[in-house]
Amino acid sequence: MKVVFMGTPVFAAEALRAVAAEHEVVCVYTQPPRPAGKGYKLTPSPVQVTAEELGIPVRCPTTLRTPEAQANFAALQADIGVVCAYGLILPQAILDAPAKGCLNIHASLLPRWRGAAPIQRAIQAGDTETGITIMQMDAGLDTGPMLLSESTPITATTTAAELHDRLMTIGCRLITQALNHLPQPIPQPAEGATYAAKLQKTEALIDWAQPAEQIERTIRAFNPVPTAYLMNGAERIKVFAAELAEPTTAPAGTVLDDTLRIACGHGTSLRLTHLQRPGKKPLPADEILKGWTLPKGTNLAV
RNA sequence: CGCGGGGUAGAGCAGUCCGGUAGCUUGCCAGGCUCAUAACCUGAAGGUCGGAGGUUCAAAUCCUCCCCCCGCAA
Repeated sequence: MKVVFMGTPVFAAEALRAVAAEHEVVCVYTQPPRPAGKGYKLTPSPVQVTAEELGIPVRCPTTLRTPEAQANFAALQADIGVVCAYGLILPQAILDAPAKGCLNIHASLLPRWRGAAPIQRAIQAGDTETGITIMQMDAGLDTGPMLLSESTPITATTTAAELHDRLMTIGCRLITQALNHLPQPIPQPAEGATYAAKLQKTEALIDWAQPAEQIERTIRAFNPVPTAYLMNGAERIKVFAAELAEPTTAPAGTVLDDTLRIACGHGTSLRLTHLQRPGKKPLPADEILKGWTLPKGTNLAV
């Protein structure tokens, strides 16, 4: 089939690779190159890099609301659109342009976790499983009928990094299946819909008033991006992993000992096990403790 | 020229401002103690201080250029 692919991050780039392996991808839409990295250099999206590698034409419109943009899209005369973490709202005219509409690869078991950050929110909420859903896009936010889905477990140690990679693999497999067989879409259940709000930078600052269990989940959900962190004075310390520790009566945020054990809300505590100081590499606690520690008695919640 | 931090024994760090050939923790090796140990004691090995120039009687430390890593920001 003639496919138009729309996506931006690595997750989508792999999906593009999978689709292109079995179908004719006539054009790729992605976000324009943005300043990034040390030199603030314009950096093309992973999808753009992959598309160029595959020799597929790339378009980077900043909006799809204009008649010209929609006409350009329709002129491709694609059979179907595949959308995966694109980052632009698709107007009805775009959704309707391909003969078979547009399919979306979504990283959750719909209708749970519709929206921008399904992987992270599932971990943060303590879900024990999540998955990939392939759906037929409609006007709503991730509300379209579902063609295929597959679940995968979330354990007590699953990080967003790991889950992302696992879901990416599943996503590639399912989108290929969906394109090849075009299963009959079934409507999403009316019950159980939740929304995965976009990650805010401010959420990454650890709130010590929360119970240790909740903080630990957030740390896993935010690893590797945006990465949970704490402030030690002016020093911003990134936290990649932690484990639940013994109860305490100390106020939340108190550094309880010299081995990175910190008091959390409701009398709980957490021991940081993998962290990164500014300008340094991420290190396991036993390594970093050879030359540095958080001073006992410090209150990080201030 | 977006802003900033850093590269010193296998690992993690101090020392750099106020030049005088390097120190701490840990690891490693040998020995001791112990019922035993990731515990303790004793001893030993291990570093062209990121690279190249320059200043100096003398440079990890001051000056110039280069390489590499990282944070912010997107």
